Amino acid sequence: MKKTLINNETGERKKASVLSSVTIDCVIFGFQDGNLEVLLIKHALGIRKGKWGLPGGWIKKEEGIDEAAERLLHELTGIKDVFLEQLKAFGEPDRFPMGRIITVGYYALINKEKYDIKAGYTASEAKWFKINQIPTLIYDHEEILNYGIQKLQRRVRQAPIGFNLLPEKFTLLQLMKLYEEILGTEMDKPNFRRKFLRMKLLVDLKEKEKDVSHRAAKLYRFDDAIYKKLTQKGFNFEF
Amino acid sequence: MKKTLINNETGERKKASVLSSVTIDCVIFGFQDGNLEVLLIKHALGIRKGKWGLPGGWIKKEEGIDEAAERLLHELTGIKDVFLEQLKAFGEPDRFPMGRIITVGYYALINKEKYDIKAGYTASEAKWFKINQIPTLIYDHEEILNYGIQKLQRRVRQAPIGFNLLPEKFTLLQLMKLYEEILGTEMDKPNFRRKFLRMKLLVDLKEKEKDVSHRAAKLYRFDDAIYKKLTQKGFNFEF
DNA sequence: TAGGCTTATAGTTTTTATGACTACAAGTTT
DNA sequence: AAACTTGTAGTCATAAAAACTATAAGCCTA
Repeated sequence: MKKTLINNETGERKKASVLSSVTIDCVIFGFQDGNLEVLLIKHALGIRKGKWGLPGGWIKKEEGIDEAAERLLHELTGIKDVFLEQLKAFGEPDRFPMGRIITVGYYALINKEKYDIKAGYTASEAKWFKINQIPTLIYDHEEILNYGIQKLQRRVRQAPIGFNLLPEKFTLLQLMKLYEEILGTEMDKPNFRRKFLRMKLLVDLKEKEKDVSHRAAKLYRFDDAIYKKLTQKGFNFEF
Repeated sequence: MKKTLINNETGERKKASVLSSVTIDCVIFGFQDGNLEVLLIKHALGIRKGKWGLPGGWIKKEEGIDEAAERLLHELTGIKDVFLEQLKAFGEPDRFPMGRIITVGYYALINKEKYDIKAGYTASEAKWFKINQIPTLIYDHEEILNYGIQKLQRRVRQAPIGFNLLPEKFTLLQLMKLYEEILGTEMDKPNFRRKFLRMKLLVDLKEKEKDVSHRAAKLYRFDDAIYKKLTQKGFNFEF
């Protein structure tokens, strides 16, 4: 009976090769036109058929959990080599109606310009949702998503991870809009630029925006090498 | 063969009643005489016999993971009703030499004055270790412990959780020493007091220290109700 | 092509927090 | 009574933050 359940959930995957009581679920953030978005999947198979939920799946016996999260992300969406970090484990006894399953939540930040999301084999549809237009989700996925948003809000002020959501080249206004959206605040343009530039984290690309119907802004790039050098010297992001 | 292993690890516990591939491990912090300490357990049974490790154990099928952590903490040390929060899940495939086990790390903050630690039935000895005098630990427990210390350092600046490590009544100097020890910094007394008092989080108990060989300092108490009221109004701890 | 519109960017001013330091108060110990 | 230890108040210089003003650069439209 349990065998059937698992087959329903995983599609063709062989039961013996995965851990039976732990799964992984992933909150994938994107940013477009000033909106923070999350990628959700409509499941094609099993009991969850037709319902929206976070992309996720089972952990193989021989892989670590971070590794499993990377693999699943790739299998379900085609996304690879992105910022991916664990949230925490979720394990209420009734979180999953058909058995005692603990899930480990992850969150990813992706640059939407770079990736064209495709639905994987267990997902019939993958779609971006604005953070304030999330449909009802299966199981405790809303809780995981909300925790993910909070974690992102905290994390974005401790370390310059927000750049993972932006294109390679961006303007200071884009960066500010990103922070405004994530933190839910309004900021002052001149003050924001001074504050950010003072940290010397950005590389001035000596280039300007193109095809905009107003004065073109300078383009910048985030430099991870600079950030690492600064952190070694006792640098503090603390945005 | 696996059955034997689990029996070794859990002592008398019946295999059927617990999840087979997930455990819980707990980093228990205390503070005494200006030193941050961690409670470790020397295991009395099984393969781990005689080795120091974090207190931990198995999750029952019918309990949530937070609940399991609370129960285990109580069973192994007698501690109850304390600050307890999840760290994250640790799941490298080789972290546990005798099988594929994922563990969920927790950390607790306890007021040592209030609790007299006693070793539980699977632990032959429970002992406090200063944070810089930790012995070699079993499995990946050193990684979990280090993650716990980092988490504590981050968390203590976002929310006033440090009080859980202090007695009910404390002086500003004790509080400062606590922060100095956790964050590994030196601070200026007058500046620290101004900064902390300005937040209006502390209740002046109109009492003074007793039996000290110098001028007695005022005693304060942390008030959780005040904190909650302030956070509702958009208060920011940000120590 | 001029004037208006939008956004970029520079600068100013006021307020507030921080860090370093001085001074003195209140007790204990010798 | 003097020396010593720790507590607490206050000062001053500096730096950062917040609020605001001004101007520059480009597009759009009439």
